[in-house]
Amino acid sequence: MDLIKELGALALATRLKRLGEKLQKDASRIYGLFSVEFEGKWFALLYALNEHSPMGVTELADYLQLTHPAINQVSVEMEKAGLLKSTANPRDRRQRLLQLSDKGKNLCRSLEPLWSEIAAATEELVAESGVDLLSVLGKIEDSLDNEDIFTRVKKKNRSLICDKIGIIDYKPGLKKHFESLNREWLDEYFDIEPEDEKVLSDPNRHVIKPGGFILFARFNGKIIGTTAVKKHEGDIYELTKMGVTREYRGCYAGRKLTSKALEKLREMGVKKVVLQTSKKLKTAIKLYESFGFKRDTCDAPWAYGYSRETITMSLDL
Amino acid sequence: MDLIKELGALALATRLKRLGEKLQKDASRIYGLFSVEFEGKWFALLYALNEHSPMGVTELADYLQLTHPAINQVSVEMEKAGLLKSTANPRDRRQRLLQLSDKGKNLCRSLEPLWSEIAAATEELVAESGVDLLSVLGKIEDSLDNEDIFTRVKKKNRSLICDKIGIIDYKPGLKKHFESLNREWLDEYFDIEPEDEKVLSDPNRHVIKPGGFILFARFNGKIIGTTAVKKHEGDIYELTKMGVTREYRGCYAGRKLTSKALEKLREMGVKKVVLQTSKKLKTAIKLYESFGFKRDTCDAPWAYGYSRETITMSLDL
DNA sequence: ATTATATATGTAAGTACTTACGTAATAAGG
DNA sequence: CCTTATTACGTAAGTACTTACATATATAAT
Repeated sequence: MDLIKELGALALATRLKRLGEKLQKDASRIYGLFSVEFEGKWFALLYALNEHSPMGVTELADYLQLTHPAINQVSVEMEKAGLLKSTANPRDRRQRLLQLSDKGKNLCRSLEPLWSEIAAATEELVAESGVDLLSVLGKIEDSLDNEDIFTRVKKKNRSLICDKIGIIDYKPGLKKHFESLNREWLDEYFDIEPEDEKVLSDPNRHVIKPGGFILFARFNGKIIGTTAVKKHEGDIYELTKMGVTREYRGCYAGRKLTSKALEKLREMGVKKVVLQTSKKLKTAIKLYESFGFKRDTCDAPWAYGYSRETITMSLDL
Repeated sequence: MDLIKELGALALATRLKRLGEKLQKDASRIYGLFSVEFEGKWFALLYALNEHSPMGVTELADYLQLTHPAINQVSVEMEKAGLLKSTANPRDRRQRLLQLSDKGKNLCRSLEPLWSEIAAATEELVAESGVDLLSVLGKIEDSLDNEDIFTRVKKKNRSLICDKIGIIDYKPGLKKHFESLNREWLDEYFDIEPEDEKVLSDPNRHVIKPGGFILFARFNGKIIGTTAVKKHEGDIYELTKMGVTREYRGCYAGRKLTSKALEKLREMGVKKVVLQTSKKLKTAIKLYESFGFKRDTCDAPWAYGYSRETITMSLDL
């Protein structure tokens, strides 16, 4: 009769939401039963401010695991209802400090017995299932924090995804992908420096024309990763600007890109590849090491002097 | 750190919703990972139509436990996306029969492996908690169907609520309450007949002026119930038109109203009360019996000939 | 002291639904 | 057969949030 129940684990999400909504609706009906003028969505904010006040909007958003616009909207409503008042923080005039008004405190006091009743009835309900749902929920939340469903599914299918990743050459139409893929990891770990900006804004001029090349990883028609090989003076070839978009990291796209780049270099008769990376990029370093790259002990005169701390590696082909 | 977690049973609803939303978001990301153009909210409809087709909008709404506007909106979207087509039912031209298009069926086929993966990963996640969450959820849903939180809290506090219910006399301003309270149960169990309409539209003329009275039950300033006593020819007094609004049923408001009515009749020196009710109204009959009312075996010439089947009762004061 | 960057907040619009209400077609009752 | 429900569906607006974006202030870096 009820498809969502029949679907089991596949529709767990819908079922959890549905149950949660039912419980919230019941709570609202209980407020109505006792003629307390109170909306369910005010609960978290009222409770939080009753415990700990004053608090800023963002601070509350963090505490209540909501977005700051949510807090902003609810706080405006509650202020209109006379339940709280906000004052600018004199030490930081950006901040709006929220605290309960007397009316808000009184409301809290009249709600407390209802909250006890709701909590007690909920505990009773849960107890009927014979399982400590709260702790089960806690465990699931922790497991999910540790590794969410997306990551689990990706991990299980990484080889399958990898098999379907194709490596293609640079075309002018792909310039924007070269730029955005690299900006993604640069923004994540470093500041973008003029040298980065130069290469990203005109890869044809700064990579391909001097005798290098650029590769892209494509999956299901989507460009998901890239890498470049730059030619320096003295026939030095540098592996650089490798990036894989976040959602596809861990699917061996970087490995496939590097492998193809090295293959191309071998075909070109190149005998040695160098690269510059950073200690921060641990997965990258591991990847390079797996291809046989070793950290340079001697000087690397080809290396660009980025502000970010770098290490250089090289591999004899 | 996280207030919602700290609050335990009181914030169970929020937590369940939050977890459900997280799982749904992950599912969407997985569709994106495999470049399937599919929105999470389409899932239920697509799945249902793949299993069983064609189906009407309302039929699907029942099956998926959603409202029919939800199905309507999603179906319009999915039709735009070419995933389903709708045809008017030739036997009932109100009905729009939905079925998957070839594109929809193909999409289903390409989604099936993803659904397996999602289900497997979810099962794995749940298994880590060491508890069969699905069956726990089922039990909780059943418990809730049996008696929801609202009813539990109301039951626990019925005496407390009852103590605060006051009985007040008719005032012209309360006419609309007399009408709506009675319409509530009449609509629920019967058709409203001309006799009902007459009394409800002008209680002053048809109840009070002939020598009867009307009482109201008030809780926290809200009118939650009513009853009337009509005087018939030959000093016959009839208890009638008793109704308590749904949310407050089970809090002894009817008992209090009846008790007060009988008390007033005794004060008036009345020796016998009669009433007319229906087999359908089991709680009402029980209530009357608890006051000593007995089913009439002989004729009740005062009784109005409602179309609905009635039984008459009487009590010697 | 400037300039750049980050932070705290506000605002608009979107999302996945819901409730409330309106309309056309069918079924039921007289 | 005609009137009156009832049913199936559609539409509009509301809800409890979210994301995306704008703005003012504060802090850090030069």
